[in-house]
Amino acid sequence: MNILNKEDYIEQVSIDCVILGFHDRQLRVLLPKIKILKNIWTLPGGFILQNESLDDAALRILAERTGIRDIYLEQFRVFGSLERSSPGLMQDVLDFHWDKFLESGLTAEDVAWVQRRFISIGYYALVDIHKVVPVCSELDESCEWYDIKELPPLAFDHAEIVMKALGYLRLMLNHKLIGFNLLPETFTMKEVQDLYETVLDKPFRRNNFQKMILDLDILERLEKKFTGAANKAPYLYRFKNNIGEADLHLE
Amino acid sequence: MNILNKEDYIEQVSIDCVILGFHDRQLRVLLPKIKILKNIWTLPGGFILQNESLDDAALRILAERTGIRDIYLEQFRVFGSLERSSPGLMQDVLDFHWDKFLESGLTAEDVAWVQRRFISIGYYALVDIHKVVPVCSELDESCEWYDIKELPPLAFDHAEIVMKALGYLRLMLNHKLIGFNLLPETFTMKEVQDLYETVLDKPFRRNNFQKMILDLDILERLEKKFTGAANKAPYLYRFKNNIGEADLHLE
DNA sequence: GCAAAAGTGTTGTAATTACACCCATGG
DNA sequence: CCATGGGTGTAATTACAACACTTTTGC
Repeated sequence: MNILNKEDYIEQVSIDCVILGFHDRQLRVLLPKIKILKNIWTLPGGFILQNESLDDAALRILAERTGIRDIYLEQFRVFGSLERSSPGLMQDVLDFHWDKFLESGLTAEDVAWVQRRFISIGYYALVDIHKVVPVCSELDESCEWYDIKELPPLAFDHAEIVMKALGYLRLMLNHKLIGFNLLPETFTMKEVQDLYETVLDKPFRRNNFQKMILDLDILERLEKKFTGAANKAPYLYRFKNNIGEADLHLE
Repeated sequence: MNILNKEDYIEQVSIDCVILGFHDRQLRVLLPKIKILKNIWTLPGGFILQNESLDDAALRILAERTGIRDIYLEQFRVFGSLERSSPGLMQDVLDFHWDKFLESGLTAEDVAWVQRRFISIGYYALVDIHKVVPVCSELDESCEWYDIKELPPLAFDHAEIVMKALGYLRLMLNHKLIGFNLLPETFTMKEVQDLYETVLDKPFRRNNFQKMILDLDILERLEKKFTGAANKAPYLYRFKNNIGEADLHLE
């Protein structure tokens, strides 16, 4: 448990990741429940190594919890108010793991730095929820997906961070075509529409939506998908991978 | 010169401000030239006090250089790559001010922390350029406005930060009505159009632009402005101050 | 009265919305 | 052959872009 060696990290700065997936017309957030006596969940987070860029740190933190490395992620805001830290909660966490610190020869002073005021860089990640196998870290009791509309009790200002991430996703959905990162390799038009309706929280007309998306010229139509349902089989689509960034408004 | 007391600040984190003004169909950036032997300009920046929120820190830094406190400002991105720091340049700055450190009883070790890797939070501020009287700090040789299209040589990654700020302003101009922060209390429709054309770098038709802006229902028309020119006097407008945030898309 | 710049109205075109119909599929 | 959901075409509406004309101002 030498992961808490103060000198390795940039002090008083953390990264918190809002990992978003989509399933069953729900936007879901991957949230570990930390091992303390209270029922408290947190955003997957971590610190920045001295010889590591911000994006690399975020990627490392994400890979730890999701097992995948090719992830779409982006910083969206820094959280740095004075009220956001909660030394009491951090003390509870330290208390819970105290025996491990003793084993590693760490003293209370060695780990006290985690109780200081922290500035947190918010990253959001969009993943194919089916590709992810949530992984518990040593500090986690569980690590599961939660509907963004029914979040469990979150520590610090993490509920606010989730909501800001959602706001950012909403804002960007029509600028960059980031939404497709939430879908699997192949998908039906209905899945795309469900995604857009869920994120933007407004309905679209089926035919108009299809025209809108297809006119972007970013999807290629594949074979039909026979689900066994008693209705016409929908086409499958795949995101074109040979599209220039200009077309995608990826700045 | 005890402004460099390491314990007062969050280490390895800085704030850099892109202060934007508008005049004469030019977007201008307020840039201090630092007192070293080379001709190098920087963004107005500073550190975050332990008992100060990010926004408060940015406001303090801005007030120091502009003399005004009611400023529109917002963080837009964090810059944290490994290559962005430049210990050599920081050493030049320290060398130039060495006598002051000696006077204050500071040693080389006391101030060495400014040469470490820094993460910088980018803020951009939109100001009425006529209200601002640029102020030199103790470290500045000069502090003036520069056309964003003809920037002087900037230190570190500050040129990139300016360009990212411009990109953010472009993106947001149609979402939030932030552009009016760049205009004086009262203004003509032509000034608004000049601003939009300069920022977005594309022309608008006079009548269509006027309709677009007035349809937003955010401006109130005042008396005419007689400039002495041999043409019809344009109306002056003022930004309505009783508008709900929802109307302004201010989230 | 004239040039310059501002105000306003009116048309044409493109984009969006709304409605309608037909087709495939499995029971 | 029927219910269900998917594909597609077309009309109605609205928004936007383009053009034209009128008004005010100082010389």
